[in-house]
Amino acid sequence: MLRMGKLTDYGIVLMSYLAENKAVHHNAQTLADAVRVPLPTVRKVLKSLSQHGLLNSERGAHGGYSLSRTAGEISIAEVITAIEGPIALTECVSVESHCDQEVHCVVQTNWERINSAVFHALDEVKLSDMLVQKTHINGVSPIHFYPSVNQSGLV
Amino acid sequence: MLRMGKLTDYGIVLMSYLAENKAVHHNAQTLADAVRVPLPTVRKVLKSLSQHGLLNSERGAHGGYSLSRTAGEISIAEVITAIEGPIALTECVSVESHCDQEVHCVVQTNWERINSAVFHALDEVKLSDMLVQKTHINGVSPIHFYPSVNQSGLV
DNA sequence: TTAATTAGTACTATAATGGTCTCAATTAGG
DNA sequence: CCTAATTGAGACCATTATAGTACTAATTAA
Repeated sequence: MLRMGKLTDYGIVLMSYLAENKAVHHNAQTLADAVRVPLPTVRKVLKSLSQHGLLNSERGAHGGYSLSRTAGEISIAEVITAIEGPIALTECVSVESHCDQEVHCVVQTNWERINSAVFHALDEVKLSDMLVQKTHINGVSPIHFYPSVNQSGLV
Repeated sequence: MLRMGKLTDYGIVLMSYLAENKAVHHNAQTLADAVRVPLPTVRKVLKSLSQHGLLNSERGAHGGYSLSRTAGEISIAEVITAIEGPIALTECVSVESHCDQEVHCVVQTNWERINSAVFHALDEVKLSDMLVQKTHINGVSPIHFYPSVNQSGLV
């Protein structure tokens, strides 16, 4: 199966959480509690997300994070790219390919086709799509629905 | 980036090769030479492919492999599934999910949406699409165009 | 019966990932 | 101006997953 890292999963869960509570700033500690992932790990993910412009961050006391755009303007492809790097299924298509046989490889051009298909599929799914149908069940508050927190990532 | 294993890459290259030379049987040794991947590794890949019905295999002397269907009837999604297992980006969507918070997780339903988008994208690309524009360059025989053989798989 | 070939299984080394830690930079507030 | 709170950056290690290999059994043609 196609693998996606755990960190990327955390990233999407975090982004989803921020999309729901977009009013205020959230610091790393708060987010870690909400999402039930260890603080240092959450920090790492948040760092990637803000470095790639998906989150606004404010340092210092009372600092924290917030979405840089609306949930409808952020695609899953962007989140994945922020954490895992450019979407490419094989090394030979990526920017830093060092495949020996690159010059001879004609399959390469067709790989790009596959990658672009996958990218577009992921780019059409927006963060806002991850929030629909989020209802309270049996009176349990929504915070209990986070995170998805997978054992191992797959694609 | 989304990771795909090297073996899966080999698999697609092998399938492409067989699609081009569909007339005869090819044994593992021949394929290993053509694709320039170590024999034991090629064996492993071929085994997966035939186990999942993408290849017909014949044992014994003069045995070998051939495509079970035409190149237009085999999708990239099938090849990936044969080698990596069912296409799923996260564990929680896969069959054997053991995520503790599965019951509470609402994001899950939306993950399925993402996975299905990716799956359909990959399912629309057929093996035959990997063969187009395969031309001899400077008189070099086509065998030199194999394989793509990536250093490390990505998605 | 022998040689050729695939099927199955198990093992090992390497690489990638997840997760953690420490220190520097920034900012609000007293 | 000093302190506390908070993000930014980078290094580090342990665990895991993958790739790759090897060995044995099963099958078939000659």
